[in-house]
Amino acid sequence: DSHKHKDKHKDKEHKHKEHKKDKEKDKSKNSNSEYRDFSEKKHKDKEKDKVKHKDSSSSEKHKDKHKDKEKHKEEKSKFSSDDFKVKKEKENGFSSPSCNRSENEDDCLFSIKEDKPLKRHRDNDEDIAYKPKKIKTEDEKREKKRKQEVENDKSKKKSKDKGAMGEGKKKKMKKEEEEKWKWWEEERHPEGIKWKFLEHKGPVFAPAYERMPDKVKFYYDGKTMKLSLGAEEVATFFAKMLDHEYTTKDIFRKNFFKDWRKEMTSEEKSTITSLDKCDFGEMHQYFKAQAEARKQMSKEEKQKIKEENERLLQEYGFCMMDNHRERIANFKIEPPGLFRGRGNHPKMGMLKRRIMPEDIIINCSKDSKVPVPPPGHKWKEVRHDNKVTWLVSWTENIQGSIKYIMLNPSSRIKGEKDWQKYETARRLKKSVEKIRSQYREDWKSKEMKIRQRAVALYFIDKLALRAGNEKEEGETADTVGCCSLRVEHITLHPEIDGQEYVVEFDFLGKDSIRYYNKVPVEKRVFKNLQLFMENKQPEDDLFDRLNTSILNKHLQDLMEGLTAKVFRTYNASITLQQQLKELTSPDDNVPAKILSYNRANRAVAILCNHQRAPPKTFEKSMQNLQVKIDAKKDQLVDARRELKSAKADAKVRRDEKSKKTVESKKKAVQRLEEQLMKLEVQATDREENKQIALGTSKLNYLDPRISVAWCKKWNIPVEKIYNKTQREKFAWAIDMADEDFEF
DNA sequence: CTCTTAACTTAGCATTGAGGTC
DNA sequence: GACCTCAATGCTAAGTTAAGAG
Repeated sequence: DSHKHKDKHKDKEHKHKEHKKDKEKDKSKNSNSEYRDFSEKKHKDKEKDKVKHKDSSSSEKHKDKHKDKEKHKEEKSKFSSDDFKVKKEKENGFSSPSCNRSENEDDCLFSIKEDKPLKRHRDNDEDIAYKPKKIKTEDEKREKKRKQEVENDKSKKKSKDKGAMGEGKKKKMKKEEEEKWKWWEEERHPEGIKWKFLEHKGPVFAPAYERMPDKVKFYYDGKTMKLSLGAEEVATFFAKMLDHEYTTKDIFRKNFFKDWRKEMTSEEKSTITSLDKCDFGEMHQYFKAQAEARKQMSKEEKQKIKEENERLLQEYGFCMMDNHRERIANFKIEPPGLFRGRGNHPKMGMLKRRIMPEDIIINCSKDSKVPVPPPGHKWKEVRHDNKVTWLVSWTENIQGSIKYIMLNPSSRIKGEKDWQKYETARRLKKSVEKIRSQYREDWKSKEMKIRQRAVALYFIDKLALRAGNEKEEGETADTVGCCSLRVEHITLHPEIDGQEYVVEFDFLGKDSIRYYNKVPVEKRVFKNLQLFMENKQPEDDLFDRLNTSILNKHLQDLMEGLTAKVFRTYNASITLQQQLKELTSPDDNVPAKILSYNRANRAVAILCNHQRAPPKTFEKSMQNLQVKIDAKKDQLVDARRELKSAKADAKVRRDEKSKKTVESKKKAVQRLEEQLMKLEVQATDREENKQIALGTSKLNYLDPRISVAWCKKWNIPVEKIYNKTQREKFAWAIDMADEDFEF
């Protein structure tokens, strides 16, 4: 019975894909419905449920499905929890405005043409002062801002920096200054110029392939076979991955085998014709043993390796940019291996080839010491382009895209950009209301294009969706963002669960992470969506007259520097600020306040759909924590009892010593209570965080000055919020934000 | 306008190693 | 001192955006 279901399931899916194919370039896609673990499961369950409804049966499998379904529901509600939405809507100013304009307006016919470019006035008086060139104005604005801030700071700085500094001291100061250079207090480069001087040592290449010992055999069709150097290297890539599920996937195996054969000698090629007959078992074991041996290394050996790494870092991990030694982010070239795309990627398993000096383009100053290629090699090119920030680039062979070596987030060049990003988001804050009322107006436009644009923008604003560029079919996993949503990704519910006009989203977004959400929308949006979906197939674009380019051009007209992603930054940051205000209780102790911070952070992560697979050891670590809590509770009970008896004792004895005992017992109880509290808070935090990743929003979406201000206001050490790396990245914010900072 | 490409940001997972526990 | 755990870090894929060619 269950077998039949599976078949049906497959069949259905197959059809679904087939259908798609008609429209798109014929691509022989496998009906294998493997999304990555986390998203995949739920997705599958949904499909299963559908099947289940069709013909019910009581097999064991079905019971499981049922369970899964319940779980699924739970998860759903977690991500679209009313609690959260209410809050979010408040802070975003989405207090569901009444839309009682005549309904009929909506349904009027559209003129198919007449591109009347909706002229928008620059509403921001500050903006008027901007020059037309967008980047420039952005820079100027910041320039202005910085100068102002420097001005404000001057008195403070003067005495430190310049004021009482004798010639003798200068050298010492310079060195110290070097350690923590405050680039944010300095003049910026003119527009478009990224640096004036750049010198570095070039990349570190992946170590050359080392042959396996002869005793480690590879077998083909049961017979041992000595592979040639090239073929062996590629074989080891596969052998190392044998534990991974994806080495069982058809696409992966097919791609790998195809690329592997390219590396074989003609002899090998004629012998090895089927991957299924390959036995990498011994190789696999060998690498496992190697890994184990590495773990078992003595302290000295480990120390040696560490020192070697440090040497490498010191030599290649830094560059000189404009008189400052700056950390490079990724100075090591990606080693060869098998490509593993995320989600159901058509290219998984392909060989990522080794990058050679001849592939490398070096970028540095003309007047710098140009890095020297490894002996016997030369660079592909050396250029001197100070309009870009990268030091090294090469073209990767899977997608043919360019990869770069750039600077660490703590560098001036990255920091300035980051700061600028938040300043743009803050400018959006000033004009967001106007923009919102504009797109609400546009819902009624007689032009389809404008309506689509307005609805899409509403989603981007309200749900923090990504822009959604179109992607080349068959080159990447099938994922979408706002503009590339297809009809099959949303379901309209005129009424559901007591709510009207609900849109149910279900699609795979960036990194094939599933986005699932049920959102009540305004009636006008709902009606528009119905209209957009009319006469369309599930695999058709929802916004067929829109793409990211059109959308971003429009946004550019609304505000200098405005693009789709600014909404994500803005909504994330404003949500954090708002939630922090709401959740922080002045009387709480430090751990409780940090829990509040994490909850605010969490609200943002939910908004931005930053998920993670629950850690493999989650259940266990949760249990461990519970054990600790229970133990602490027992201790507390004991301590209280002891305190009580000590008190009784003191009452009788009335001497100093017993009084002291009471005091110390009291202290012990207090300490235990505090410890217990801390543990419980930790447990709550961890539980709530099971499948939510806070890091991404913290690092990329939340204006660090909000967090810094919060820390200062409540006297929380920033170290509790930002670890060392994060503090380096956000040094500018930690230095400049005071407790009154308002995003 | 469409298509392509370069440059840069954002993303989650795997590995590592510091610091705690046994 | 061995072992364990989880946060930090490393890695690199997958997005966004602007610009330029056709």
